[in-house]
Amino acid sequence: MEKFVLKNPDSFNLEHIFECGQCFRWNRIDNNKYIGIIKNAVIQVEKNESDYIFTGEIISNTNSKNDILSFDSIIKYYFDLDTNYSLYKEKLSKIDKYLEQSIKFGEGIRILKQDLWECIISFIISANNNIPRIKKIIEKICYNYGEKIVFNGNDYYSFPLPEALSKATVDDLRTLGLGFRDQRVYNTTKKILSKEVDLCAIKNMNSTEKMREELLKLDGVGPKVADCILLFALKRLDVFPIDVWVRRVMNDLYIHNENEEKVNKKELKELAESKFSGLSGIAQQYLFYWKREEGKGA
DNA sequence: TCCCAGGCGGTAG
DNA sequence: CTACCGCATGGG
Repeated sequence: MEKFVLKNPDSFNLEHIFECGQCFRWNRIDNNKYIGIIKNAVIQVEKNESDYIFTGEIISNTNSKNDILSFDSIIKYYFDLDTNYSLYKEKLSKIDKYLEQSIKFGEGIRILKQDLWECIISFIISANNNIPRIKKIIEKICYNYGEKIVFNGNDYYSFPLPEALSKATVDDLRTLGLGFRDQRVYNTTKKILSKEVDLCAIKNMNSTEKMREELLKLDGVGPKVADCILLFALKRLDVFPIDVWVRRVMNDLYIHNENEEKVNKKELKELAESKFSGLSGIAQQYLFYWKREEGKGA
């Protein structure tokens, strides 16, 4: 059993991080406890006073030789613990009262640095789908093609590497309930495995545009999915993925078009860029979480 | 029963 | 270039 303690962190709230719509593999156990899978590690996080206790298990993955990261370094990287959010928050809060309020509401949000490959497949599955079903499909993929990890007597499954997922035929994927996304996942897996699209190369690019261009070559990756991947796996904080919630909150706050659906993407992107400058991606997460949670309650 | 869900790819104008 | 439409599936 691995263990790591994070003492009194700034800008760190489990519910804000895991429920703000960026990830699919974390499950709430109770108010102060979540369990999730990062690469080939099962991780449990529990809040205790102002500290966070991480426990878990790592399995050595026979297929990849480069996953020799320690428990601590997996967590530090994934939660991006070296980044100081107070600077972002300070900058964004000054923009207007909406940002100020949304940041107060979701003060503990952090943008995770998720695995690129997993993020690509997950967001291809997200197309024209709902979050509970997206999570179910991903769990099935992991159960069938991932590796088993035992933690506290329970079985968990890692997200399969491209080699493992390439064993699935289109029909196999259809059986898992992917629907019309089966062919897209199949084709994308092949393209990545053959390095027709080279994920390592993408990680090393320094231009967001170049990265996006590469991602768009993948079947099932369009503008929205590409932006989610850029933000949630490659930490491009300047991108602005537009979904129905973001469109809604931006229209409500800034545009006031009677017909929300008429607000076009280009207009939204330009507005976001001019308002939030290089921090559109983070601003979007605060606004998204604020508006969505507000809608759930009263 | 119908409608929708964190779009995309294809086709037509 | 923009505008639409079909797409599998499960839940409300």
